[in-house]
Amino acid sequence: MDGQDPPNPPPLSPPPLLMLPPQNLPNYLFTPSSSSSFPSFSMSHPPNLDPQQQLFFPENIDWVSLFSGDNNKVPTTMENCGSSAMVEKNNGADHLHEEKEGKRKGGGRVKKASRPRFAFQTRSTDDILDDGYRWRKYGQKAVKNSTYPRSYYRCTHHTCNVKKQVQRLTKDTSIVVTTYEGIHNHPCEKLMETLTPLLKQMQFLSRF
DNA sequence: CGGATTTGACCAGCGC
DNA sequence: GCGCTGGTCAAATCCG
Repeated sequence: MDGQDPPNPPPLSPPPLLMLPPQNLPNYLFTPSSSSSFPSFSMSHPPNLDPQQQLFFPENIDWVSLFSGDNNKVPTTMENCGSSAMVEKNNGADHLHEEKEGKRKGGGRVKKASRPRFAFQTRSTDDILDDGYRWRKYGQKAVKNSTYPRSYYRCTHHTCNVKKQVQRLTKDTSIVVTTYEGIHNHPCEKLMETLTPLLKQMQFLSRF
């Protein structure tokens, strides 16, 4: 999705949403892209990634357009695998607020609050994409016209309301579709495990 | 024993 | 209004 200039000049300071992709998918490398006229991230596979977990994602994806544009769906094309990733976008204005929806016994479909939501496909024998966060499964449902059930997960962090859905494609059983809904309001545990010793070392060295 | 998963029930949105 | 479908709850069960 790069190379599409927005009609209006970009804001001077990038919105905090720009940090969303690295927080949501810490196991993948995000690098700032200067090819666009506004801030965006490129995504690539880290060398230590399980080769079974090949990510179906554009080489360059414009996260700003995904989460702040006017279109509800931003189709993106894969260059290498000939497939496509459909990224769904909602307005993320209230993503840090708890949803004060009425809790009823047995749940039920609730009028959707506008939350950031995006989906992508991975080719994996494993249904669960290790994104660095901890998830608790709260439901599984058979979906119409799909051989495989859809699983529902919630982030286990007590203040976090992020959810994700995982479903294997009927047409290509090697592909798993993961849909994230919401934005984590806490750091990634695995990311912090990695960064904490580095930060301590930097603090130690900075004293000299 | 506590946390995670499973699974049937419940409920609301949507199309007809 | 009714039935279908998807999303969630929560009790039961599993597991480390």
